[in-house]
Amino acid sequence: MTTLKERAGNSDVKDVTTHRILVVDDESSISDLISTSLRFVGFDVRTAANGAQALQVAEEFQPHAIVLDVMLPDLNGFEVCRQLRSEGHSVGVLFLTAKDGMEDKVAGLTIGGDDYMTKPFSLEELVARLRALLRRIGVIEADQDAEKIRFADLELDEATHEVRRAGQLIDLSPTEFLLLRYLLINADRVVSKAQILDHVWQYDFRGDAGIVETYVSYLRKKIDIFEPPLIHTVRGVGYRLRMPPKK
Amino acid sequence: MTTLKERAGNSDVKDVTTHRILVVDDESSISDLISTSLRFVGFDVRTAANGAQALQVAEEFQPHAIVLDVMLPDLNGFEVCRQLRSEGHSVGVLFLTAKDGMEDKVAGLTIGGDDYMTKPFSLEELVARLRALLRRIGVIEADQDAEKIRFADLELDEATHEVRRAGQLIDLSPTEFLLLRYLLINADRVVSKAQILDHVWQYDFRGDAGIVETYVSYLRKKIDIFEPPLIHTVRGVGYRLRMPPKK
DNA sequence: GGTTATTCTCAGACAGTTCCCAGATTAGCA
DNA sequence: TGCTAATCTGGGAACTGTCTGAGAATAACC
Repeated sequence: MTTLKERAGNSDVKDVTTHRILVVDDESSISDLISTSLRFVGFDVRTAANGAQALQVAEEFQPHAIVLDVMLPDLNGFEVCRQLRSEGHSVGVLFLTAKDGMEDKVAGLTIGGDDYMTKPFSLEELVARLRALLRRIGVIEADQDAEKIRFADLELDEATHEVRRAGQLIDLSPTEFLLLRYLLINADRVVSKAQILDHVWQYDFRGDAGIVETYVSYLRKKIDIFEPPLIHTVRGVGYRLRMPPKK
Repeated sequence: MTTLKERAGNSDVKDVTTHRILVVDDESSISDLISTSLRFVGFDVRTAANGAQALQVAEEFQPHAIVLDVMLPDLNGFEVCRQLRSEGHSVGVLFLTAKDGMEDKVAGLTIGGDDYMTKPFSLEELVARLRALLRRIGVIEADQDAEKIRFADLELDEATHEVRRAGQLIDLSPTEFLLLRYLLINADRVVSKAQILDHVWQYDFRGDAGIVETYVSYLRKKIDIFEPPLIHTVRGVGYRLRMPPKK
């Protein structure tokens, strides 16, 4: 993946406290990918490669939340979660599950504030879900407005999945929603097509960057039919969300 | 314990005092499940794995209510209850019983403000019954309106199990009722099929998430034959109860 | 014990979505 | 002004998620 130089984003300016996240996955490529991403957005991250290690690290690291693969070499993820809970840790868990039939064994995964995602996922989605989780379990203060990202007269609501421009509701497909969120989080900065591909698309996507152009086009047709246009092309570099400069 | 503010609750805004609940069950998977759920909705929870321990913890924890398995390795649940009462604790008890024919006996023994449920149960149901119990024994203020959940012209009454839309009584099956309550409690937020499954269905349900679609369909045919439709699908994410946006 | 309500699975229909392609358009530059 | 490379966008095929009806299995009720 490309080098990510991403700041946490305008929505989390007051996010002074660093939150501790434990990432548990036996494939190091996956846990590296995840932990790199989470560190970039400002979390304090530790990793573990199996269940036993996870319990041990959790004990001394006292994470606020755990990103936990259900398929581990020793214990399975549920067992890890259960043991943590019975020791009284009130930690939020974001389960990762392979998309191989195990996904319908999803029942029992989301008690409390927990959540789950199927692999492969998009990194942007992971970060968003993790933040939502921290909010649900009360680690991040959850006022209505914290779940909204705004830029100019554009507004994206994480909780309701609503997007509005100039107050008007706009219907977006899931990928369009992710793309717009990524642009919003990086408002005013140029993001390359490669970056977009790495964050918005599933990490195993092996297609062409041309898909990004297609989706930017879709997005413009939905949100830039309004004036002024906000999505700008920076030729040879990427895209940028910005207000047109006053002359 | 961490302070978990209840996310859902238009119905429980004034729930400032944290209520103490003791959960007694010898299967740790069950007591973990229950205590996680109860903590999440804002209760202060302790657990015990047998009768003796229950009495001991009750002594110092002074719970407002006890979720008590009748089948314990040492004393049975009723004995525990009797001893507590004879020591002057005015605690409410929600008995849990396996579905083995003994249920009628339990029903007969359940007196006063107490209640009982058969395993396996739905977590949503457990929380609702526990709240009702606390209300009956006077721990939660019990005014009529507190037991009603409203959204738009929809009204669900916890006490009578009645559901009305535009004043008109609607007949729902038990599962439909639970589903609608869950949607109402989370009004305006998107809830995923996995979340619904975990909260509305019995905790041992191992079926496919498709069942949720079926029940949403049933529910729509009963409450969304009225205008405007309130149950909305958020493709790829879940469902959401909301007023249609005015254009 | 038989009837009725309810739960749950399954599969076909449908619509929304993803992705790729290719031709049109545009910006930058000689 | 004309050339080239980058970008835009319409078309379309394959795929995915959701809805719904039908029916079998199960539970509740009289």
